[in-house]
Amino acid sequence: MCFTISKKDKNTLARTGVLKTKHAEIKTPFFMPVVTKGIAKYLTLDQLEKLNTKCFISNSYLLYLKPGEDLLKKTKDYHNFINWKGGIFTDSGGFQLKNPEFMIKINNKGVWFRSPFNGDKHFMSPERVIKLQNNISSDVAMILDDMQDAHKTKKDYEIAVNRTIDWAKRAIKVHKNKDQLLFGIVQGGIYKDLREKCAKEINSLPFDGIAIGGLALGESKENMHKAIDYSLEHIDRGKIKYLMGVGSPEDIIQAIGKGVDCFDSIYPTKMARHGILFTRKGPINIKKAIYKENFEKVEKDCDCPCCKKHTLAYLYHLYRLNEPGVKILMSMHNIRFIHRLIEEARKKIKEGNFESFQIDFLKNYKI
RNA sequence: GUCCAUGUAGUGUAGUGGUUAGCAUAGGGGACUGUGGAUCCCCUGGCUCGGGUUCAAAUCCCGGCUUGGACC
Repeated sequence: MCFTISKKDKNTLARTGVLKTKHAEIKTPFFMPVVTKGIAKYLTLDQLEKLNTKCFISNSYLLYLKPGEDLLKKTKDYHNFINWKGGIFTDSGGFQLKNPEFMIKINNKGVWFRSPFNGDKHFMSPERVIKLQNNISSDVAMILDDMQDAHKTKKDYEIAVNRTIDWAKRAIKVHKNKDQLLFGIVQGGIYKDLREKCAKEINSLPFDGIAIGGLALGESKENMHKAIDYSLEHIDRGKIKYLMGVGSPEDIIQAIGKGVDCFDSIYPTKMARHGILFTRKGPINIKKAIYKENFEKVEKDCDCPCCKKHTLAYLYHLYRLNEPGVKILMSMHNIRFIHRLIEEARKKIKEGNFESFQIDFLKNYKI
């Protein structure tokens, strides 16, 4: 049993527990920064560790292209290569392979795509992706899924659901690595019946955890949360649940209340690079002139390196000069903000008052 | 003092008689959610001044002023 729930909230479906993997024991709920190519954008692995990151997600298909499987075999595994002691999830590439710029063809066999590095043609099947992730030796492997963007026809989502279910079964068959957990993924766009069908099928397979995918891609927040509900309804409560790609503070807090245990997203770091800092009162834009002579911290009680040392005026100054280093400071704050928020949520779940914490947070967090 | 040159958003510039006066940057606002981004979108803001020529002037002419240069 890789996942144990230690405490359930009385008034919501929130819970806290532990995910045990080969390299880590991770308290849930938790957030994973995205470490696509072996390093985060503007953050080193050492910096992530100091921000209390216990686990991150990497991208298996980009690692397959560079540095390549042969090199990863030579270094024993990916953990060794990058020298990371914590947990690593690897995304299958389902998300990236859909990028129209690289995608050549998709059918039931798999996906043909072009390398973004040099245009070479490559093929990925559900089986091949599992073997690839085995070679990477990540703690948690994700199945190859068929993901559709928002605003496609229902027929497109239906095809994607059927294909994802088929690929899930094929992935299970070839996954033999006992040291690596395997998560299935629920698709279905914003449609209740498709989410239900996909969730039931994926839930019936012997996966170590269930992910909800295909969201936060342009649909409304309301539809996104409905789709999460439609999916969660048909997944066993005892299983660990991972909401893929969702990373805004308000979405995370709401999803924790629904019983989601795990998140990943580029949102905090991308926001930081684009000048947005998270605070408990809502996001602020450091480019605004009102910060020019504001000598307060981003957040008084934040323990991140940025808030411990620097003022808004300093960040404003650096951002206006387009100094790359400011993106490091701001990324550190946003990642730490999300971690602290979830750390507090875990504490509140343990104390039995997550619901009021959630209500207060959403009330104060002005979007 | 004389002669020559110069003057277009805050800044740097394009524009040889008919342009909604273009671009960049600065300024204001917005977007971003399993990362090719150091990204994208929107808004504000301008012809040095006064005459004249012309149906029509940022554009041509005269004068003032600005700034730069040359010569006394």
